[in-house]
Amino acid sequence: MPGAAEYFAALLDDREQAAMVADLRTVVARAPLFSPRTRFGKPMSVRMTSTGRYGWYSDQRGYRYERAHPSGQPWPPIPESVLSVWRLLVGGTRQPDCCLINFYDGAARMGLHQDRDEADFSWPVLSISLGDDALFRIGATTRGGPTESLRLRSGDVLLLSGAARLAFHGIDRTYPGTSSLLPNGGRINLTLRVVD
DNA sequence: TAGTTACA
DNA sequence: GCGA
Repeated sequence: MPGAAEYFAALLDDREQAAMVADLRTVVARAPLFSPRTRFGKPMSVRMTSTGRYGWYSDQRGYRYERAHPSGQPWPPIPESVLSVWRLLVGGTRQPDCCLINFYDGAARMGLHQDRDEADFSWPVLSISLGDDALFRIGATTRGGPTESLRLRSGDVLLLSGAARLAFHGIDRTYPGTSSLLPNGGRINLTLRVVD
């Protein structure tokens, strides 16, 4: 794996995945999914919301973290089922400030990008995959370098730390119908980050 | 380009 | 259907 990203295949069993999805349903009821716009006005194909002290956001002013959902309400707390994965792999010294919830329908994808809107890159980024399989691609810390593709499955966890923390990465496609976790299909990705 | 499209 |  490039940049020494750590990949934990099937870290979460079916029961844990189902419990997490149940928690996320409560979250989305309070903080509905939305499609942010990029700086040049194009809406992202991925729908998202957040939990925690901060939520990731984008509009014509660019990328940033916000303290509240677009509705004006504060983001719901990060579910315990999600925090326990962070404690297992990162430790209990510090809690994540943000859990970004990305929902991919069959057509959604995410271009190659870096996670660089946080203050301290020494904290890792933890990513949890739920639902349909996805083709994930990761490269170097500079754009245009070589990349490597990896098929992510439900229950897989990825930890981007060290050199991989600022690696360019994205989702080229999902594989609809490959998981029965979500009754209506699709893929959920959770991204846990320390923001400040 | 946290987006599209082109090319193999 | 991928990868640049």
